[in-house]
This record gives sequence, C-alpha cells and structure tokens, in this order.
Amino acid sequence: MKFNQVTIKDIARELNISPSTVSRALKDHPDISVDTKKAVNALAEKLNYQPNIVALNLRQKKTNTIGVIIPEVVHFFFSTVISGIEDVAYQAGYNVILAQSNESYVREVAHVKALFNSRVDGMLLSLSRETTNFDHVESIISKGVPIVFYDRMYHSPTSSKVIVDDYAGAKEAVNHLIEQGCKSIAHLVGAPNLIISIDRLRGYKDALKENKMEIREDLILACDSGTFEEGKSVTQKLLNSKVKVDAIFANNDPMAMGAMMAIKEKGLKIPQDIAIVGFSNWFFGGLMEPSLSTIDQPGFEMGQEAARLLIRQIDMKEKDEYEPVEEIKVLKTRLVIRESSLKKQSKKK
Amino acid sequence: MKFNQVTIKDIARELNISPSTVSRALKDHPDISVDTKKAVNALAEKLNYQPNIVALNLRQKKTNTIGVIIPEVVHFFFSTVISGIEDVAYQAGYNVILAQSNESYVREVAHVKALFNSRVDGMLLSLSRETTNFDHVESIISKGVPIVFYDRMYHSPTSSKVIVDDYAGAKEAVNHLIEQGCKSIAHLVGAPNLIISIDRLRGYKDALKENKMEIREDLILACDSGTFEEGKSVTQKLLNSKVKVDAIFANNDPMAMGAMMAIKEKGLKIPQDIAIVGFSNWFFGGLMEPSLSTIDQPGFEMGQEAARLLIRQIDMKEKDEYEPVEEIKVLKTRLVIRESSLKKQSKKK
DNA sequence: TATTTTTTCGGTAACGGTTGCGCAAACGAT
DNA sequence: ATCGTTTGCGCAACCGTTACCGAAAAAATA
Repeated sequence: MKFNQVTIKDIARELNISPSTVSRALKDHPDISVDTKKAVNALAEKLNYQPNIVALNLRQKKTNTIGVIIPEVVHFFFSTVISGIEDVAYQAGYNVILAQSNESYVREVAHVKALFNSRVDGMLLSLSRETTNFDHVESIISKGVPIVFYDRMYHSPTSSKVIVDDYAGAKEAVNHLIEQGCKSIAHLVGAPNLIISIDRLRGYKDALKENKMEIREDLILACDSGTFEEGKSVTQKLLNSKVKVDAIFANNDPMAMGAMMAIKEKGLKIPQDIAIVGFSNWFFGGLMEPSLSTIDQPGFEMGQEAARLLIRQIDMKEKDEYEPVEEIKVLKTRLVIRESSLKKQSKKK
Repeated sequence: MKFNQVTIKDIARELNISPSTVSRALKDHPDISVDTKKAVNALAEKLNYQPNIVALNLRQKKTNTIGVIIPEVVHFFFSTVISGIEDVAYQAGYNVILAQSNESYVREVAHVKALFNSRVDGMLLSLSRETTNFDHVESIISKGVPIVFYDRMYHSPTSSKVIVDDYAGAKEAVNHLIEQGCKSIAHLVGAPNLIISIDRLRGYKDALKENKMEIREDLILACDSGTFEEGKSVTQKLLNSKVKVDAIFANNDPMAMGAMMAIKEKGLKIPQDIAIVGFSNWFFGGLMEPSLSTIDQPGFEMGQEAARLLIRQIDMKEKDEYEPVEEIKVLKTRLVIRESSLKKQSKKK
C-alpha cells in the first residue's frame, strides 16, 4: 500500500503553474494575484496539503526542535521539569525530543551526539550522576549549539544554567531543625559528583557553623545512588551504630522516606525521637505519616525558565548575535514544614 | 559568530574528489579504493564531520522518529510508560518526540497534526480524558501513519493497541475485597469517556454479580477528573451520607489515597472500618500508612510493547507490506495485597 | 503610439546527502 | 596487439521547499 503525501509540486501540476508560485501563494506573498491564491488555497485544502517540515528544516537549517536530556523520567521532580519545558516549547512552536540518560555517562554522551546529529536547535541538559568528564558537552558548545543546563550543571563559563538555590535551601532546612531543638543532625549526602549534592552539604555545614554547632563526620553519611532503598539502609546502619541522632536532613525526598521507614521499623517516633526534613517536595511527602517536611523545588518553573532561556538563545543565534556565555538563573526554594520536623509545636489535624 | 557545520562537500573540496565519492567512502562502499577511504575517513575524523540527519530524512522519507502523545507526564504510570518507550526506541535508533495533551482534546488534536507535519514515522497515542471525537486520528491513519494506542484507546478497527486487562484487574481487586469479608463495596469510577474506566467498572460489577451480591447505584460514585482531590472529596461526601460502606475500590491510586485521607480524617480505621484497593501501583502506595493494596499495571512493559509494535509496523511500511490492521496486546495485571485491604489476617511488621 | 512601470509568474539554484549510470584507465586474457 | 573485464570515480537527478533573478504581459505614463 502506497501513501504518498501531496506536495507543492502536485498542486502546481494540477493547476499548471510553477511550484514557486504555489509556495508563494500559500504564504500570501504580495507578488501573487488574488485569483491564483484562491485557486491554490482551495486545492491545497481539498487535497489536504500539509507542508513537509523536514524539507523546511533542511532549507532553513533550523528544526524548531529542542533536545532534552534527562537523567530519569520516572522521578517526580524531573517529570515536572519536563512538563514545564513542554509547556513553553509547545507555545513557542518547538518540538521536544526526549532522551533519557538513565544516570549513565555512556548513554548521556551517545544522546548528546545523536541529538546534535539530528540538528536540534538547542539542548537542555541535566547531567547524569556518573558524569565527571565534559568533553561531549564542550564539543557541541564549540559547535555553536545553544545549551542550557537545568538542575545538574557543571561550572562551564560558556553555558547558561537554571538551578535552584540548593545551598540556601539546605541551610534553611537545617536551621529549621535547629530551631526545633535538634542537637545531632545527620545528613544523608547525595551522589558526590553532583554540584547539587555538594551545595546541599555545604548548606548543611554552614548552618551548623553559624549556629556554633559541631560538624561531625560520623553524622555525614554518603549515599551514592540517592534512592529510597539507600536512604533506608544507610539509616538502618546509623540507628544500629552507637551514634546518637535526633534529626536527619536528607539530600532528597525518596531518601528521607527511606529513612522514615527505617526509623519506624526501629520503633522510634518521628519527629519526637528523630525529626526529618527532605528535599524536593515530592507529591507524596504530604500523604505520608507523619507528613514529610521538605524543601520545595519549583520543577515546573525550572523547566519553563530553562526552555525560555534556550529559546531566547536560539533566537539570537538566528540573528547571528549569539555568543556562548554564561547566564545563571537561580530559583528560590521554599521550606515546607509538615509533621516530620515539628518537634516543638504539636500540630492538630 | 558563525558556526558552519562541515559537510561532505567540504571534505570533497579539500581532497579534490567528488561528494559522491566521499559519501561512498564514508559508508565503506566496495567501489572505493582503500586509499581514498583512508584519506576521507582521516579528514572526516579531523574535521569532526557529523552527517546531517535532516538531509537524510528528506532523502529517505524517513525520520527515525516516533511521536508520543501522553496525557500527563507528571504521573507515575505515564512516566513509567515513557521510560519503556524511550528504552526500546533508543535501542532501535529512534528519536522520541514527546507531546503532552494535558488531558485536553484541543491540544491533542494540535499535537497530532504537528507530529504528522514533522513527518514522524509513527505515533504512540494515549487519548485525553476529553476526547470523544476521533477524526484527527482517523485522518492520519488514512494517510498511512502507523499508530499504536497505549492504555487509553478507542475501538478503531485499523490500529493496534497495547492495553492492560483492566476488566480482569478490577475483578480481581473486588474479589479480593469480597474474600476479606466486605459486604458494601463502593467504587470510585474514573473519567467516563475512557474505556479503561468503563472496563474497570464492568469488572467491579461482574465480580459482585458472580458473588451474588447486589449492584447498588449509591455505591458507584462518579469522579470525572480522577485526581487525588476528587477521590478525597467524593469519599468525604460518601462518609457524610447515610450510605454504609466497608470497602472502596478506586479507579486509580491517587483517588484511593484521597479516599484514605478522607477516611482517616473522619476517624475511621483502614482496613478495619473500610478496606481500600487502588489501581496502578504508584510507587508511594507502599509507603503509606497503611500501605495501599492495588492492582499493578506494568507501565514500563506497556511502553516497551507499544514501541516494539510500532517499530515493527514502521519496518513493514518500509517494505511496502504495511496495511493498517488491528493488533491488540493485553498485558496482565497483578494484585498487590498490602495493609489497606487486609481485614482478615492481621499483618505484623 | 511608444515607453516606462507594475503586476504576476517561471526558472534556477540551493539546503546536504544518496544513488544509478556511465566512463575512463588499468588490468588480464587471448 | 586486441579485446573484455575490473576498478575507481564523477555526473546528474532527487527528496520538498524557498529565495533570488528575470521576463512576459498588463497597466500606466508620456
């Protein structure tokens, strides 16, 4: 079975005019007479002509497509970011090609190359946990492809980023725990390669420092994968050790939930025995028991901002005004106080 | 700043040979001498030549891209499906263009058209809640674009679908509640346009029938949006009415969670007073208190299957063997029994 | 009526790559 | 030496669309 799309040439042949005339008629060029325009539009309508965008892409050297590389789609925060990206892209007439790195460096590199070859107009990139080498990124930056990092960036002087103020957010979380009277606050650190993990750790430490509290290495617990399971197992180990803890600040919500699980299974009370604050504000944190205090990250806004920034750069590139420079947009976090950290006040339902 | 990509012509000029020779050398055509191949490959490497896929797309009338229309990305089940799609597509060398309908009919239609114009090789489609007219789908089917529906389909005789056995799943859920001794089982129905809602409702009714229980309209509660909030508010109304209930089977997990919230706020016990079963097996169901019994839908597999089916059809189309026919793949669900429905046995932690 | 201007359209090339066909040189066989 | 066969490469067309340059026909001006 053959399905041939109708092209401008088909219309031209049918009407005994040239393809260029048809092209101009369709875009209402002043050079074309009203009669021809009418005839062309009528026939186009009748044959249900749809312009071949691929041909256009080749001609204008522009695909109206942005490539998005995301560590993991099945992740509340990231899917929210995608939603924000899609929202802005759709309104601006851009397609979104989605590529998932699955936290793998190899896949990330492969995707970056593939997207480049597909000639996307720009890329939105959030690094995988494994990524410590950035040649693949530098390579496409040097080729003039606009790039905007979101959430997980690296310190490149020639690319823009949209991030959340992880440092301030972490500080706020820890300050809140201190206000609640916690004395031994543990921190479940995230994947060590990620700047977000480092910044959150820094916020944790500085909050302690500013409150003249000791920074204890035995309370800083490495969690390389940052998953629910790891949060649980690391907390279990902590609880079974001799170290005394009365609060945990987790690098992200799944880990915080894992910690809660471990604490409850140990027969301890949250927040009375151990208070908890997470990071990211996953939807389900509010439904847990006790509900999880957390730092809200505006994922949707992050996606929107990143897409806007990128599209602006693409527009500039079209006008030949583009230079790869650094532009950083820092989004504010918000402390969401729920039950898991409320030691002082007893909240009524 | 100008960034011109190196093309085959650049290489040809530099080497004083013709573009066609370069093209053939790059793809290791037997007609080309070893020396030329070496020279071409060396120079291509040196200049970091990357083939322009857009040009290829035009020439071969194939984009190696599949369009995915998804009702909502920020949804555990759907993001899992995406992940499965991406997985298969990536391995088969396809790009994935993501378009979100946001449960809006208008957006869905717009996206279908846009994807068609972008000349995707095929589409994966899950209908929006609002969709009751299918002209947009029929239109592209008639143009020979392979389509596979996933999860939310409509009964078209000329397109394939991958679905979950909603009917059997619902029946299993209700049977389980009956076994647990529940006598008055309410059902929170999902969006009425969706076949999945209808099938689950049918499963609910048939389970009751087969157990010789009465089907009571006052226990069948309409929930058009199917959200957490709606599950909660509808349950609140139910609890405040004179209707006696000892179990709720919800059309999906968020609604079940909303129902749990309402029940707990009312001071009732789950599952002792009211048992609950959801549908979808959202990750967080297992973390709730009590943990939520549910029907597991294999989202990742669904995405994989749908992508495989589609890619197979695309391959057939390339060989001109393609005819739009119906092929249905039904995936098995699995009852996940957790605390929220365990009335009989008292489970220890 | 002759000349200029405007209107309306066609031809060609180009975007970057692939491919069928043809052709010359080199090689081998007779 | 002659003929046939490889070997290696170039030409040109093509995918669908549009920009640029002219040119014929119609209208306006002299």
